[in-house]
Amino acid sequence: MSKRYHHGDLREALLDAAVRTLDAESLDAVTLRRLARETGVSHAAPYHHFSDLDALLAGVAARGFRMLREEMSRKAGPEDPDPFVQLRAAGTAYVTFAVLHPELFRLMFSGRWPGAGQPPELQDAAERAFAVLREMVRNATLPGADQGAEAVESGSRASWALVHGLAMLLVDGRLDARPGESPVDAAERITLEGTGVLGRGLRSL
Amino acid sequence: MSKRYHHGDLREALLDAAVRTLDAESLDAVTLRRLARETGVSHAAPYHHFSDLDALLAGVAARGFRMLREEMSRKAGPEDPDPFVQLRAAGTAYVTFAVLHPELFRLMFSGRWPGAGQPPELQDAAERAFAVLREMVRNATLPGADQGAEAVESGSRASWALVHGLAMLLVDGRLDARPGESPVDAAERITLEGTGVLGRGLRSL
DNA sequence: TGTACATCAGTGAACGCGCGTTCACTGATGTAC
DNA sequence: TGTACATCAGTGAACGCGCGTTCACTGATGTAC
Repeated sequence: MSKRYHHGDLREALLDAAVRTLDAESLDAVTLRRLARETGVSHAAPYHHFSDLDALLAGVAARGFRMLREEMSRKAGPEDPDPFVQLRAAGTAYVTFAVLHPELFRLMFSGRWPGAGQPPELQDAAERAFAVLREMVRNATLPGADQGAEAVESGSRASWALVHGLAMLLVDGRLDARPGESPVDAAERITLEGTGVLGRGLRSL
Repeated sequence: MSKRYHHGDLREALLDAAVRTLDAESLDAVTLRRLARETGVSHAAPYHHFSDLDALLAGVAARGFRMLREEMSRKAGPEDPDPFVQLRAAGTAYVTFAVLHPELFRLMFSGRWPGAGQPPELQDAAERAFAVLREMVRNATLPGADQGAEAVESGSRASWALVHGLAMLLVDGRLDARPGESPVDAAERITLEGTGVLGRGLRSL
């Protein structure tokens, strides 16, 4: 933090600043010049670490997926032997993450990097996050699965879509918290209710 | 379309141009100056119809919700007596709409107008769209409902979240079409699969 | 251990850009009488 | 039916803005010998 000429780890510092800015404001507020300013560096310095703004945003999104994956793994720890309970815990972690970092969450799913154009780091981080969820769906459904991988795959996608939809609608303010209820509490309650109702379909796969 | 001084219906023409631009490009491409240009009018003219860019975007989003509502009502027409089949048809319409108008769909759920700050026209259009879905969920679940309005409300939210999540993930390119499958076909198939698996939970409400 | 030198990671000035928005204006329209 | 006039919906010039990006540069670092 002294006034050395070389920053030390500007790349990570820029990503930090970007996440901070997203949490405090919005995606529009994330500009290379501003991040440079906040990192105490000239506005041209970031170009030594990111080829352009888009590359930096991809790095931010990748970090977001890593955070999301970690949260899901952590909250759906192996304490509980019921894989269905674990799955719901992971879902809750997913939705809670979105509510805590709405702008970051939006960036991650902004469609800014369509399919093939996705940088490998981002692709990889996203894939690893989804894998957590998919694995848990597999565990939760496999025991009773008569209908093979195809049905399990559908169930997996549907589960993901359910929590993703809940997350998005919450972030959009389309689902209301109860009076006096904190956003995180609302996220947890709504996720448990939603997965409770529709989850029955999964069990009987 | 002649070179009259007064346009006639500039307001609607601007909204048309905005939707066209969203479908062809992206939200970033929607600027007041550009819409004016494409409507053949000076760049200051739009200010006689919209107080600023944000007001115009709200108008576009409202129109989007009206389109969405219409599609759902149309595709889930009353031919089929099974309310559950109707509900799935509405869900398919929802997801298909998103796939056909990804950028418009994103704008509608961009979180740009948080709760209270939502212009009345937009608020109303959105509410009317959701009402279609909610009504169908009510029809599909009420017959067997032992648990009262509370459970129905949860089911309603969860159903909405499911199709919303499917739509968002498809729009983001996170769910792949099969080789040779058109985006719309993929949307329909994935929606039917997803609502098929999780819908069982609704039936047994 | 010192020195030469390549490489790396910063600086700061400069550029062009299209945008949103404001302003004084003018031409067209509609209405009261 | 004509006329006066208020109102409405355009025009076009102008402004300031912060941005992304480029460039020649300089200071710091690391490595070969």
